[in-house]
Amino acid sequence: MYTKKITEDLDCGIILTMKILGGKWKCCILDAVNKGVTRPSEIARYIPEASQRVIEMQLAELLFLGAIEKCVEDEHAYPKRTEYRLSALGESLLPILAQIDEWGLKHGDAIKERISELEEQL
Amino acid sequence: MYTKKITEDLDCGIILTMKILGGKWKCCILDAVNKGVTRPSEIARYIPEASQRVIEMQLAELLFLGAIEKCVEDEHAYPKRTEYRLSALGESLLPILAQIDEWGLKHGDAIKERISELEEQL
DNA sequence: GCAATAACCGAAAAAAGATTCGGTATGCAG
DNA sequence: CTGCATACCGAATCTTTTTTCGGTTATTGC
Repeated sequence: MYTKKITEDLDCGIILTMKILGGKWKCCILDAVNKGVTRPSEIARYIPEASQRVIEMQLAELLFLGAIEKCVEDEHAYPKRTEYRLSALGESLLPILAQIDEWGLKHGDAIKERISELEEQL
Repeated sequence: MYTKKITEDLDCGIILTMKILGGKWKCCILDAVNKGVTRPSEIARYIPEASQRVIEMQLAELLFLGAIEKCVEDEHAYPKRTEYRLSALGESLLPILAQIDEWGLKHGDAIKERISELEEQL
């Protein structure tokens, strides 16, 4: 985890929420955990575009911020089994997540079009 | 505007939505425009923590992605008057924005607490 | 013992994103 | 003409975030 050099206005609700949802993969990780993909290695396979390291780091951040909880099922099991599950705070984010996903699926084509326009100019 | 070197999965709704909402100040800018703070210089004063340059750049991105529209009221007015307003696409983001803001205001204290814990360790 | 899997972590490097600074151009008020 | 306000833009710089890589520890199956 790191600390920002530049201070931000923490009285704005949007900025605060973005502390939790802002990371590149945090939304996806929360989504995965919600869908039952709860173990770090599973999440990494579920989101292959993200490096394993960033998943570890963002899990740590989500844990630190209280959005997820860590539950080591069997301390002495075969491959060490760590599971993360949503905390109450994390669950309260689900409606936002659902809305974000829904919006993206509904309006994504327009966005994709614009992005591909950009890439043509290379 | 820039182009990512690394390709991303554009079939995930969350990632697509984050293309629009992901920037550090994009949510705040959309919020400002929605609240009637429509001119670049006004927005810059409204969000003094952000540099003027990044506001210009993110306005350009929001414009490019179709979330806002540019309307130069008087081409030959005293200080050049440019106004941005939400497009239909931008307006469709408002419920998400409202929810994000609401969540932050409601649960922000817990987050702020954690963040200040971090800062104490300096 | 040795390979495999899982969970992590540290640190360097790369990439992305934001800031600073200086510049252009316009129009007006004095 | 000068000073000021607006809207922009380019480029260097700096910060933040992500990736890459190489570790550690622990347990199981062979």
